[in-house]
Amino acid sequence: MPESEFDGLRTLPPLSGLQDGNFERLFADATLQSCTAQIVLLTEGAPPDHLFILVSGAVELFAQWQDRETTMEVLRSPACFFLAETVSGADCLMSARTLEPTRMILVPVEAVHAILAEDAGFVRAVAAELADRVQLSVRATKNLKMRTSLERLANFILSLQDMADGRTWIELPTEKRKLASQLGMTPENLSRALKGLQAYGVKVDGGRVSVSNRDELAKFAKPHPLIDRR
Amino acid sequence: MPESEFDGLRTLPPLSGLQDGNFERLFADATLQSCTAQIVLLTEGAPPDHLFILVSGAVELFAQWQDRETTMEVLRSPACFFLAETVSGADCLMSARTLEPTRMILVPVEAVHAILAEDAGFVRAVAAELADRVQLSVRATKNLKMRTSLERLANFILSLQDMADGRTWIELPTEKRKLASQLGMTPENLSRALKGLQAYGVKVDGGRVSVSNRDELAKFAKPHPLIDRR
DNA sequence: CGACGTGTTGATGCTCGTCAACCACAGTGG
DNA sequence: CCACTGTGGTTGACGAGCATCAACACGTCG
Repeated sequence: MPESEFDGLRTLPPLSGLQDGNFERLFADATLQSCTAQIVLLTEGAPPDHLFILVSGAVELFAQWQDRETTMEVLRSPACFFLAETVSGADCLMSARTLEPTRMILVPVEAVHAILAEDAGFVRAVAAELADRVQLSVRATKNLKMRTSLERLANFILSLQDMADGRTWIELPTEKRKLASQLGMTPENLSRALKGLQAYGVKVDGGRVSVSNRDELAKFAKPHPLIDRR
Repeated sequence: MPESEFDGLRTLPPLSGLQDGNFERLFADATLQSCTAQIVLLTEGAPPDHLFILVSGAVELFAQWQDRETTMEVLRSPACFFLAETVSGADCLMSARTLEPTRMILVPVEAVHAILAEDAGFVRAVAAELADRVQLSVRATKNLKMRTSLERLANFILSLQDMADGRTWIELPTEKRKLASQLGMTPENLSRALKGLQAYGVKVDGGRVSVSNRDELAKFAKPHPLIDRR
């Protein structure tokens, strides 16, 4: 496996804590996998056999119960996932599928455990990453329990705009039906909600949105640093 | 601080990883605090100055946004909380208040950091605990997004019954209004939902419930190992 | 006792999901 | 080139799920 291509991953949170040559050791046992879109990588209910590291592309984490399905998260490179399950060895609570052609590195859980047993810096970085994920989950729960779907959408668009430094038209990160599921609503409801936000200066054109007056939208959305990512 | 009284805490997940005399070192800087019910221990928005370890009693973690408030979790001793915030140093995303007369140990975050820097076993135990919390959060989110409030209540009662080994009448762990908020519904809706579950053999008497026929209730609730704690 | 907090019940309406129809668009194959 | 088909998005009609508001019952406590 060529080293150079993955040097960018050295700064990715849990890997950034790796000492000495452990980055190379971890990757020695890993395999690089390329996938087309719509490939299910793992189905919930089994313990993970790999830690996944997204090198390019995008992956959806989703869950099912009865005949219902919900998008839990959409990840874009660089990112790693199933870290908590890798650490605990517990069954995965979510399934994963690619949304685009995607390349990723699969590190066998045994290899991760071996390094965890020796490399205190790595353990610390893993703990920090997990602490971060706990707090992201708390934010998500607050978002779900204290806001209506219109409020969630409005805040989502605001956070999109924050990451779009200055551009007026912002591409939605996924298809609308995934976005709806992420936000905890149906596609039909998202469609209507986007219309509803026109009253606050939100314009929609296909898969792109624009905010004509941020303050006006924020006055409705009331974003909060303890719910929405800064 | 008398050692003997807290020996039971040696097996509490994050503390169980402490090596040698670090249990004593951690507690050397700690203070024991006793509170009556309804005391706010910490308000969301500030970084935590202590790691909290519940020795007796019960604590509610809750969050606020605008004029809305929601119960995120109810903890009973023994338990520790604000671990993720202690590790990351980030602002607390939740407030905490006592629900009963409660005793707890407050460990200054600096003391925790000092031990984290030296004791690899502790770091590993913290990472394991945080991994566990990540997965609990995922379960909670699945519960919220894929189930109706009636289904959440039914599954909650089933899990109560699982912990009640054999007793027919089970005490609800909190007042109904807290329970409602925990489950993401209003008190009024909980009241009606409890009536609705009578059709599946659930009886209610004040703060106690009983399940006359587990299978009948389970047939409606459809509990699932990847959502409800086993 | 009166005051207060919790729980319940009823009336009402909003939020949102469901179902169906329809449109736009891309890909396919005759 | 043009039907044919499938997919994602939108719209409308409808109803389930749920919150809100008000009233009241019941217990606890000053």
